[in-house]
Amino acid sequence: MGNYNVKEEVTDKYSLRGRVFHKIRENILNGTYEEHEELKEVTIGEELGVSRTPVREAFRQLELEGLIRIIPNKGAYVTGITEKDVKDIYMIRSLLEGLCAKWATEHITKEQLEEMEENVYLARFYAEKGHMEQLAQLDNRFHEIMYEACNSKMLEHQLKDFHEYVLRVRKKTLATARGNASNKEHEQIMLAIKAGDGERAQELAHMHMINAYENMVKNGLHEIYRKENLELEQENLKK
Amino acid sequence: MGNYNVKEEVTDKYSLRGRVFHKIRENILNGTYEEHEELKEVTIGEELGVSRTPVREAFRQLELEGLIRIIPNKGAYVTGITEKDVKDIYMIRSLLEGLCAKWATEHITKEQLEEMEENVYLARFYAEKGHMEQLAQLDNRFHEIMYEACNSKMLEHQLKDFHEYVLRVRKKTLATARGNASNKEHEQIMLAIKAGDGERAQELAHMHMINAYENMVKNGLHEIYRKENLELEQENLKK
DNA sequence: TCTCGTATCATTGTATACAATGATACGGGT
DNA sequence: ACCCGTATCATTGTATACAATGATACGAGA
Repeated sequence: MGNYNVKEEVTDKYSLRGRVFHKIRENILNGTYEEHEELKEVTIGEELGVSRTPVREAFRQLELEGLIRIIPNKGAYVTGITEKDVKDIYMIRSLLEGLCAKWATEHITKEQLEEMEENVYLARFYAEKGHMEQLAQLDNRFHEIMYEACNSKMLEHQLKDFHEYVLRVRKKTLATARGNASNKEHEQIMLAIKAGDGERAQELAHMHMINAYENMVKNGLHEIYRKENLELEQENLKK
Repeated sequence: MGNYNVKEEVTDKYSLRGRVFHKIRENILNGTYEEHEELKEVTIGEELGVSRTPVREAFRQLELEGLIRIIPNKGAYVTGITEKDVKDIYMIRSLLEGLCAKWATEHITKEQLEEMEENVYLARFYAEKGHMEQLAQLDNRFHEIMYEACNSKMLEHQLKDFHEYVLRVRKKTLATARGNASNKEHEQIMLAIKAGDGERAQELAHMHMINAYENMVKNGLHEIYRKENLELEQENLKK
């Protein structure tokens, strides 16, 4: 049975610095800290029970990851992802996930392939039951397996970044649940990898991303952003 | 839509934190700090005339960029780029530069196109004269123009990172000077963009990267790494 | 001589003190 | 009332002090 809660880099997790960084990061990704919110060093430090120093170091990293924006001498703000960012990321990802699938075909281990198969079948089960939360988690894990299987630290790192980055946006539209369709595409990709057909895996993974994006658009990506922009404008007007 | 602040790079460069970060980064990229060298916070701080705090913050960022590796409670080490990393980066870049060229075709401004044309013609001049240093600089600039022209902060950021990252390796093989051939490919890309043929620009930019990589291989990439590995082994034996 | 435990030291990790900066509120001049 | 300079405060930027950690050297015991 695959353990889907496996976390990366254990050593880092247990150092204080790592803990602070990951905690803030998590809070941004899961929406605890909202977009455009100002993050204050002391406040965050108190929340996590540390001084400003580790918080500042975490901020610097988060800035580089694009999760916050630091304006010198002023403050740190959770970045918003614009509608265009979302589109760009999906277009970039569509290419890289394709490449990743191709490389994974060449390098995947027996264990990884098994986890992939298991993932697909479990996901089908959850889809039937309508357990969307688990389904979403399996969806994420499927991609991670592929990232790990591609045998390229460089590509893996890039894709993990992008993946986590868009999780924030996906949350907004998740309710619309393309879960089942998505899983069927996963299955096709898995089968192509299993059959050793790299070209096909590449094409399928590519289209998987395109479809995911189109689905987001169809399910009101524009509207979500239009609403947000309105709220933002009103906030700015108040000032 | 575009809520990007143009100033960010500049202000960052002139703040102390930014200065420290960029200086260390530069020293890694230009080889002042060699691969696998241990960087000590106090030493670097003294070199730059600052305390450990800004240096540490810079270290955290550099780690995320993949330029150094930090082992907790132990030290920071300049990362080596393996032969495989080089290959992976070029494969990834070949896709993204293609995408970039396509987008640039759609969004390039008159000024940017003019600079591109100028770049190509100047490069031809320098190539004839054999001024390799200027030629290399123009080469870099050509790509930067394209990154800026693609109208995607996301893609621009990714490509600039990769580009700088491989500069370190390119230095090692630069003497072999593919300068002229490279410039001819630039010209073709520029013409495709000018003609508004995005598909062709994409394909040309894609091949441009593949060719650049193949050229590196042909000109002894393997040998360079074999030599380095030998040196490294000897060093390890001494310990 | 060799091994192993301990003392010592260099270095990183964290907290805090102080300086610089930017935002805000207040008050005098018009 | 309005403008504008200044005082004040909150917050970030930097330096330093102290704690924790890991590497090294040394010496006692076998």
